[in-house]
Amino acid sequence: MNKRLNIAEVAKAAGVSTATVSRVLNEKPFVRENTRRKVLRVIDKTNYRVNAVARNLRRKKTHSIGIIISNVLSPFYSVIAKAVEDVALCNNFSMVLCNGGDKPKKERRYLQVLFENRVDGIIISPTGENADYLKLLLSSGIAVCLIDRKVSGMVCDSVMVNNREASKEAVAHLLERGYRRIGLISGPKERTTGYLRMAGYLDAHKEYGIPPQERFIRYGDFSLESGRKNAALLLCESDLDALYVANTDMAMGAYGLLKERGVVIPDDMGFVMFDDPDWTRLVTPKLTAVSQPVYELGSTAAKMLFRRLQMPPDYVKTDTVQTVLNAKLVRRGSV
Amino acid sequence: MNKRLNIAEVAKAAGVSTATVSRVLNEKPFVRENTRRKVLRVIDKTNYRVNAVARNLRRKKTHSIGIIISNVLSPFYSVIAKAVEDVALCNNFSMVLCNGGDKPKKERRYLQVLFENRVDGIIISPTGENADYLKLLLSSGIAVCLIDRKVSGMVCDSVMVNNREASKEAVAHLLERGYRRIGLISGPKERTTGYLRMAGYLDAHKEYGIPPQERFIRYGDFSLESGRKNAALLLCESDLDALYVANTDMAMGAYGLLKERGVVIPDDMGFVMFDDPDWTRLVTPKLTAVSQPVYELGSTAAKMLFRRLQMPPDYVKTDTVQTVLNAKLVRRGSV
DNA sequence: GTGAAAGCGCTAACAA
DNA sequence: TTGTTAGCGCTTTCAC
Repeated sequence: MNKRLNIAEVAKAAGVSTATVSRVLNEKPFVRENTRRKVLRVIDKTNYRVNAVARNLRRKKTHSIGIIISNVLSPFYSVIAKAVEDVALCNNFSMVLCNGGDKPKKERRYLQVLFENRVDGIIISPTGENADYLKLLLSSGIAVCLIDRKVSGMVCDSVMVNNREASKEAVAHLLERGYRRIGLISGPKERTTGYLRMAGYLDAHKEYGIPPQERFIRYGDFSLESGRKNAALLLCESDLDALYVANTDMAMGAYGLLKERGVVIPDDMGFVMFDDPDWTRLVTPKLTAVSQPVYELGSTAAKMLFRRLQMPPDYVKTDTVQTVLNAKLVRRGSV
Repeated sequence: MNKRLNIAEVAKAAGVSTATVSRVLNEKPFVRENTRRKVLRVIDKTNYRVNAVARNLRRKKTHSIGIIISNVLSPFYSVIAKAVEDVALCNNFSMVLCNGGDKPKKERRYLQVLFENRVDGIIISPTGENADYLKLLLSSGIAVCLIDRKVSGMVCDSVMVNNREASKEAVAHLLERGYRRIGLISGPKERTTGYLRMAGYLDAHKEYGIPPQERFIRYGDFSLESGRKNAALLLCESDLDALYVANTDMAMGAYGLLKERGVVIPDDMGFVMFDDPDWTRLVTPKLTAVSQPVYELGSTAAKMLFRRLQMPPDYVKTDTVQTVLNAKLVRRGSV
């Protein structure tokens, strides 16, 4: 293994001081063009690259952010991860990706890791159960931006979607088309997305004067498996005439099950899902779905984070900002 | 913003030296149980967390790895990212995710970033065009493991799939079922996966004594858009009777186009794709596809990397190891 | 068992 | 315009 170069050796080779090399490296002014070239030549010849670890220690900034999402495997979160990374790249930041799996313990562990590594900021789609730790990070100077979900008792920047209204619109559409016994596969009530989308389901029923029935509502955990399982359970209610699923992953699970069971959409059953990944347009008929601006969700969160990171440290923090993006129903052939 | 604690303040509060705190932090022996508890109490009370940046500088190890893939949005690469992260977590490493977008320049930039940040190792699905830089990293002590694709002229650890054989099997299946004018949407010839899967297509034709025709072969760049575009082009050959697409993303693009054009599978046209993401089982009919052990591809690469990282630094490097995993054809209803 | 102190590689006063 | 030098926060000899 080659000995790794450091700034001192570059300085010696170029016949200047480390300070000068550092100035060249950081494109600081007050370096004579001549010396600059001399230094650059050595750097080029030796393939020297600054040690960012040392630099970060000295500067007390790491130029990196962490992102904690439930699962990159989900088309929803992978788009968010991509959006965040795109913005990070523009700002010359690197991104540490963490799959929290919607597990509070795993989430907490990752928060610790990110803290220890002194990331400058964190974007998180939170489980909601680590408010204390998140507050600790915030108070020790790490910027935090919540995405997709809130944490009760936390005030900080956030980007959400109009879950309740969009969900109501979806269910109202079903009701309008004459469906009356609409199964709901909801997320956990404790997550804001779980609660609000269910509330929207209820809102629509109220508007149409149809009393919702307990037996048509099931709670999953947003995972593909729970979508399958709860779809199977709902199918036991033989008078069910439509299915509304509250997120991408559960919808994929539920749809797969329906297909296996030979349920024909929309003849046997209407189908609507919250979120609209690519595959909804590949199947027949194409699926009616609530389309969220997923990429914007991610890029907006990232931009908000960077805006905050750019505020001078001694600047009196402005109020937190809560952004709400609009999701809307896309009517296709499954209703 | 709270002042951020450091080890000295913890030491003072506990009435010991920084060395002792460090020993406790790192669970080193030779600390009296009593002092240990005293220190832990302070740590707990103050929420102190080591500064990993300083630790990394001192230890000359960052406990982090980088992964460069084409695009997390692809079901293929997101599974790999997840697999790598799972293994990294087990080893208490963090993972920096980079979407190289199959662009040599972007890839190079990320390689530089990872180098500057002194990641301990890199897993990369390479474009093939930065052999020089990859060698530089290798020679400066960063472990590298290639995944899915090779780089000509580089010897290092790698995990591949039996592209040529699996591809041949897929096309042979088509031929066996009587298809004779099989369109191929290939990847770029310069990527190993592009070249080898095309070679498999040719092999199968040779085995069946059918001369392959130029007009049925098109080269995409592995992206969804290029799949669409080339499918449209191939559809101009009106006697085409089957389509074989060489990766996930192009297949999704091509399939979408076929659907839009009202092409009925398999009545109008047979369809086979290399790689087998979830959605192949959601559409009707289910798609015949070459199933790769994608998760294993990622976890194997990660394990190989960690094995290498655990080798003592003065240890004479063992030979590089090339792992080949088996992909196999899954026959479903699209042929 | 514990502490003092050197030093990882860099940046940023401050001096010249 | 350039150099000297003091740390950033930690780990790790080496002494005691």
